[in-house]
Amino acid sequence: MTDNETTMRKVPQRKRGQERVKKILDTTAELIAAHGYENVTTNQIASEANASIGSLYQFFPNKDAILMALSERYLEELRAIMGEQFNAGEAIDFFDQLDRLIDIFHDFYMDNPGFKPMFYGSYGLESLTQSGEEFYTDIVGQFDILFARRLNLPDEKRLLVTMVMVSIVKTQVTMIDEADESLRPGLLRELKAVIRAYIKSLMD
Amino acid sequence: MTDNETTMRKVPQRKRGQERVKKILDTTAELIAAHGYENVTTNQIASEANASIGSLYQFFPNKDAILMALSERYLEELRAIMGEQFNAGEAIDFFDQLDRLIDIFHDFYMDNPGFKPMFYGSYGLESLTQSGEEFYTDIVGQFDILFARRLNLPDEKRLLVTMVMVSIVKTQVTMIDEADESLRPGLLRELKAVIRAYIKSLMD
DNA sequence: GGTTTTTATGAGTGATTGCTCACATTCTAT
DNA sequence: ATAGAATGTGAGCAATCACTCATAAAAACC
Repeated sequence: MTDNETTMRKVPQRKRGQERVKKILDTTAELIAAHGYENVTTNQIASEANASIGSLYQFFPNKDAILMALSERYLEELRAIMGEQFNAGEAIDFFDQLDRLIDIFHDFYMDNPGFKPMFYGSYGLESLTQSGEEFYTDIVGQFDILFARRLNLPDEKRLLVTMVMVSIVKTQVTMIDEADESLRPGLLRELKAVIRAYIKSLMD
Repeated sequence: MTDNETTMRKVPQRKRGQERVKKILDTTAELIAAHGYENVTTNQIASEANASIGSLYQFFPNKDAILMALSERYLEELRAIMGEQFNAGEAIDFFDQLDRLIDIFHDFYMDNPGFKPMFYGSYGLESLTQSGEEFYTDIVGQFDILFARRLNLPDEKRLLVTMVMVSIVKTQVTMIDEADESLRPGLLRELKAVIRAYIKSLMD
C-alpha cells in the first residue's frame, strides 16, 4: 500500500485527493534528486506540485512523513521486480542469475533518481533508516536462501558472505551512478566480476 | 596545514588562538559524530568548546568552513599513514600489502568517529565534496601505481579495477563500522577475501 | 435544495539558527 | 607604562522554515 495509515494524517478518499498525494510524492522525488532532502522545503514541494501547503499538510503530518511514504513506494516496487528473479528457480545458471539481479538493481537505480538519497545522506531520521533496514534485511534473507541452495558453507559464514555481497552491490551501484557516464558500463562489468570471483573462491 | 588560509577568516597568531581553533575542530568532530552535521549548531559547537560564538566566527567565516578545515585535517593525517604503506616496496607480499592497507583505513575510521559523516550524508556542500574527491583521486592514483607494478593489465582496464577496488574498501569499511560489533571481525575478513579473490582472478 | 464530508487556500506564527557588531579583555613589544 | 594588535563576548538581528488555522470551495449523498 502506498497509503500507509501510520504515516498519513488522512487517507485520501476521493480521486482528487489520491492524485494530490501521488503528485506530491512524484514532485518530492524530483526535488530530492535535484537538491537533496534537507535543502527542499515543504512550501517548495507544495508549490511545485500545484498544491497549497495547507493541502499538503491535510494528508501528511510532517515533512518526514512525505519521505517515508515515498520510500515505501520505492521499496515495494523494487521488492516486486527482484522477487521475480529470485524465484527463477534452478533452471538458470547461478552466476547469470547474480548478474541479472545486479542489472535489475542498477536499472531501478538509474530509472528512479529520487531513490538514491533515500538511503544515503539522511542522518537522524529514525523511521526512514528503519524502513530501509527492513528492506535490506529482506534482501539479505532472499540471497541467503539462494546461497544455501548453491553454496556449501556453514550458516554463520554464509550470512557474512551474503551481507558483504549485498552491501557491495548496493554501494557500488550508487557509486556507478555518480561516476562519469562513459565509465559506467566498465564499472558495472567489474562489479559483476568482483562478485563472480568472490563467490567462485567460496566454492573451491 | 591545518590552518588553510582560504577557509579561515583569520589565521590564529598567538598560542591561545591556535588552541581555540584546535578545540573547536575537536569539538566539531565529536558533535558531528554524535548528531550529524546538519543537526549541530554553531552556538552548540562554541559552547561545547568553551568559546563564544563571536570567538568562533573570528576564525571561521561560516559553519561550512569549520567542516572543511576538519576534513583537511583528517585527510592529511590519513594520507600520511597510508603513504608509508604504499612505499613499503616490493619486499612485502602483494596480498599482505593490500590487507595492511585495508586494516589501516579501517583502524583510522574506527579511531575517528567524526570522519565518517565527512564523506557521506552531506549533500550540497560543493567545496567539501571537492576536497573528498581530491583525496579519492589521490588514493586511486597510488593504487594505480601499485597495480601497474604487480598486475599485467591494459591501462584502461587497470583504472577501472582500481576505482572499483578503492570504492569497495571505502564503502565496506563504513558498513562494517555501522554493523553490530560482534560481526565486525568477520565482515572485515570477508572484505579482504573479496579483494583477494578479485585481484587473483585478474592474474590468470 | 440542503446537509455533510472531503479537499483547498495561504497569510501568519513560533521556533530555530547562522552570523554580526559594538565593545571588552588579554597579550606583545617598545 | 602605553600603544597597538590579537582575541573574547553575547545580546540580538535577519532570514528561513515547518506547520497551523480560520475559512472557503467542491463533491457526494439525501
